[in-house]
Amino acid sequence: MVALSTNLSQDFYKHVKELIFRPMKTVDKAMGLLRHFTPTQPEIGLSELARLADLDKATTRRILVSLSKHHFIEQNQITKAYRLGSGFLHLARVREATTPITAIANQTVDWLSEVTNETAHASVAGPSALITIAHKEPHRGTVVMIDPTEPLPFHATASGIAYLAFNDPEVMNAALRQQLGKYTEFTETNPDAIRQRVAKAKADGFFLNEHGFESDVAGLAMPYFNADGSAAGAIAVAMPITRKSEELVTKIKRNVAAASARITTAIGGVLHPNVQQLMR
Amino acid sequence: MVALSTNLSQDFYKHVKELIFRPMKTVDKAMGLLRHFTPTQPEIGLSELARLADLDKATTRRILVSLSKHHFIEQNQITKAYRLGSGFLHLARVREATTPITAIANQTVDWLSEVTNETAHASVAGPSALITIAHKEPHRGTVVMIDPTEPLPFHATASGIAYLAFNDPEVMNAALRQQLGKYTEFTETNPDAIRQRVAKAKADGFFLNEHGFESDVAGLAMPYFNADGSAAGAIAVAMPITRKSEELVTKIKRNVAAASARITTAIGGVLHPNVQQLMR
DNA sequence: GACCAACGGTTCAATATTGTCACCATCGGC
DNA sequence: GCCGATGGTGACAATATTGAACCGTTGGTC
Repeated sequence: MVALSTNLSQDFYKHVKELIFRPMKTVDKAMGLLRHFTPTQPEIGLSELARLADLDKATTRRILVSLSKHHFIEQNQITKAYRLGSGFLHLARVREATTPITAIANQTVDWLSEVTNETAHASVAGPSALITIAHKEPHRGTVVMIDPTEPLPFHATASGIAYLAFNDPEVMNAALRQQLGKYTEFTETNPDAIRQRVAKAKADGFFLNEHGFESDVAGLAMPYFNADGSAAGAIAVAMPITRKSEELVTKIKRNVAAASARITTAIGGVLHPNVQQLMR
Repeated sequence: MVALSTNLSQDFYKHVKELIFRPMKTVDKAMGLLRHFTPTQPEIGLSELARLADLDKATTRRILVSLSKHHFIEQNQITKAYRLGSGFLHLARVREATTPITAIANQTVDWLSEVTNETAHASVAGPSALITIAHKEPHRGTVVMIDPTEPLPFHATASGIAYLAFNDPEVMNAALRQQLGKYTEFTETNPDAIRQRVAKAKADGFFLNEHGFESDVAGLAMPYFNADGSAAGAIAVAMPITRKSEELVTKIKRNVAAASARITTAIGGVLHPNVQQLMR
């Protein structure tokens, strides 16, 4: 009886811990600072960064000083603002040498754009959105143009929904806790409706988004996978909505599935059955 | 008298602090872990990493867990080994959007290789060596081939010496404190001799290295500069030593200087006079 | 199949680091 | 010369980090 209750409470503790335990708060804070540097705001002053990250100025500065020792942060000597350093170039190269995802994604996207004759793009999970790592527009008149520096919000893009569908529910919860931007008048910003979309994507193995991020554009996306079966990112085709037909969608679906399989196997991941079956 | 001695001790304290004060040890440790991932050893187990970084296993693991929360570290689910995550792809893109050093370096290296008709390469400062960010071999028979994934050790390459020459002396001291590898039978590994080379490079504005990193290869390098006047990295030309002549070296020197100037201005840096005068 | 060594992973009291907050110096507008 | 903003700093209480010792597994050896 006593033993039982002890085991129970231990299990419960462990469970809670897995959910909320955050070792190394300091590291979390440091990494949290980095996410505020974006293509649209690449340099940030001390006070503003502290405000953004919800940290004390002194703390923020100490972290920045430490990061700059390792070339991860640089300071503009004139404005005193901070920006990302060259250290990331190095680590991105090492990462790419290990897992050549950018190279594979480029190849795959080129192929996908060619066979579908529409714009294709691939993305990986970033801190609060997906980041485009490869894109290609086909050579013809009306195509969807992509800004590769613009983050793809989870809730408003086909890629984002597809990514969330094959990841830990906690990732989705975190995504829905953010401010959900309205990019077109049709962008779905109701968390419950988005959860339904994610559930549908999980069942179908893909997601088709219309007008959600850009007007008059439909995107069809599937995730590609890590070795543990979770989504690592997404690959998608974007078409002008006027061109959308059942036939085209079927074709794109099959090709995107093949592209997902290609990237997944190249990075040593395991394909989810729901995606796999779409290749047929 | 009292005031004087107080000021003195405060100044002394401040001086010592600047030398040894390391705020945010935790951040230092976390960043220190990252440097052990290299193209040749991209996945590292917990115990080995702890040994390499000279940290406790428990500490190491807590840091890794925190980093992986932010996509900076991934774990191979089968071998349990850790590797760099996709987060760096994102930050490298942001950094590149801010300071397009890779793009500029590629252009410049292409040009430099064409006008000199020899192999050209550019590098940025990494944690313990320079990292190649761009390289180009000319189209002809005998040229020097470069492995772009191999780090360029500070002490054994023209680029490394040129970089150290225009940076804080403390960077050089740190570099010389490392194990100084012997890559050819001519590699200089005596710290004092290396210091002399660095001093010469500082006076000349460039450095010519022969047989130091690869046999039968001569490299001529100059730094390019940050906004604060310190070296950010180096640009170099490598030629087979059999082709080396006073005439060729003069030509290369002038062209490398132009290349350094181009990169420096593109990233908003200030060119050091010693390098500038070599363009004439 | 029993031993061993090495691995990944975890715990909790002891301890070192960090956050807080009040503070300075400087800048630009008014 | 004041105001409110900025970047930056220091002392000490509050808190997060540490590390020896501890599991439970795995894989090799005899």
